[in-house]
Amino acid sequence: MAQKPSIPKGTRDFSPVEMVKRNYIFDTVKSVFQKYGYLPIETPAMENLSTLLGKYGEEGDKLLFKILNSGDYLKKADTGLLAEKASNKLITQVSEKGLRYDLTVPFARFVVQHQNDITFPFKRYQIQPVWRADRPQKGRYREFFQCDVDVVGSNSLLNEVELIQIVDEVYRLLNINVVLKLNNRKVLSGIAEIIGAADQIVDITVAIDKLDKIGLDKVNEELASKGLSQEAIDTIQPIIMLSGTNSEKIVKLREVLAQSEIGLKGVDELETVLTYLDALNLGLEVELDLTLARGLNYYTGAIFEVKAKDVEIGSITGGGRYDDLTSIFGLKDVSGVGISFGADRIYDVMNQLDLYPKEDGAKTRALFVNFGGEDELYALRALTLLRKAGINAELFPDSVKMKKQMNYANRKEIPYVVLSGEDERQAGNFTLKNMETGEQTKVSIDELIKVISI
RNA sequence: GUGAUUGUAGCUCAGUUGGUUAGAGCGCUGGAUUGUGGUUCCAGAGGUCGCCGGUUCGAAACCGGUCUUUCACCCCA
Repeated sequence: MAQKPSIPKGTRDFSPVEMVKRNYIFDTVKSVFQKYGYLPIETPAMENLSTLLGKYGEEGDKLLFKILNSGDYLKKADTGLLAEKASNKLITQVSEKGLRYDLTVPFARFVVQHQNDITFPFKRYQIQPVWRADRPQKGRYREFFQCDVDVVGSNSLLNEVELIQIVDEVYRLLNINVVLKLNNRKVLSGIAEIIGAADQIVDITVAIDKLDKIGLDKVNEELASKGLSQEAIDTIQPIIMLSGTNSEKIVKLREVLAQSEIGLKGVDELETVLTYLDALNLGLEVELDLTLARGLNYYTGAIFEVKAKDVEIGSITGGGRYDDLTSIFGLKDVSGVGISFGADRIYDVMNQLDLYPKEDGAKTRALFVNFGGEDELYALRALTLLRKAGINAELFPDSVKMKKQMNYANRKEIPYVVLSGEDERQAGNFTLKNMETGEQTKVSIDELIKVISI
């Protein structure tokens, strides 16, 4: 036998059964997005490398899939760099396109490019695959779908609140128990400011995040080893130990950040969003979490992350506010907020918990057995009428043994089989077989439609 | 990028210290049953043991490389 074909690492095929499930997720998400006034757009799978590079930090650049230029792509490459095997420097000479890494940056590019046709605030959603050259592992693929909702051109915190409402509604419809973690980049900046270590905010959040695992002393040790002064560590003790309800946390934060203008601004924003959410009585659990930093370096305000409570899989939704993303492409003062639902992780969670509804409208309701000859046309006419009545039905394409045709119906879990051979054709009726009970009756075309459509 | 791990029939997996012709279950094809599926019984097809190279009289098994799977770190959806 020939060598079996395969697909690239970290990619997957989806069977019909899987696609029905995936479409259920996409349809649910889409319906909620539209309910809140968001409209769809699509952008190309590939973008110019200049659009992509530098937007996701150093790590992100490494994870970009680059596309080789067409034709003799080495022709223009610098021979010196080739000899040195300096891959990083060569890239811009042999590649000018890359696969999109997320949907937010292409969206920012879209907004800038079409700014004259867009009415602000611009609310759009986008459901498309993205690609990352990561090492695959649990819940991590090299090709996966994101479902993004963003609004640009509005500074209002109502947008943050609305996005959280969307999160609440989507996961309620999908029946997944989640907790939404909320933070604000300004608060993190404020913390860094009061201890005079603006560039160490990542080290600090990473250390604080370990509190549960290694305890307070070890956390402080780690902070010291990162070069923080004892004074700085003392200053942020209340933040490391931050606990209690969200409003208690707000009070403490405000005390600690009293000297930081930007920090206080962040606290105000958090408080406003939380107050609105309280008033809305969402079912969603919202938790203020200072350790939530998120790697993408374009966030400037609110940061969100959603985790499933019943499955260990990392975050299934994430996002935040970005004030300057469009200015990178030349359009100033257009702030945006957005979140991204990770369809593939949601799919994994739903599979593990078996949360799919039992009834699905995609399945075939009835199969006509093919008897060949004139009977074929007799069946085809009836089949057409069933379809006109909105019933999913099919006629077996080959006039093969009935055993095989019945087996096909069985495997596809088709609930009704219609026998329309010579006897039925002469009599002008149909034999309807219920595959579950095995019961068989002779019926007219009208009765056929009536029974099957129930 | 670092460290592990996996690959044998369409699928799920056995395969002894390296030894003749590599097995099972499910699935598939045919028959028992020429217009009746799921159950049963009988028969059959299907494998360069991921790929390349090495060690050996002899390799599915040992060694090296490579691709792939899964997982942790990093990072993230």
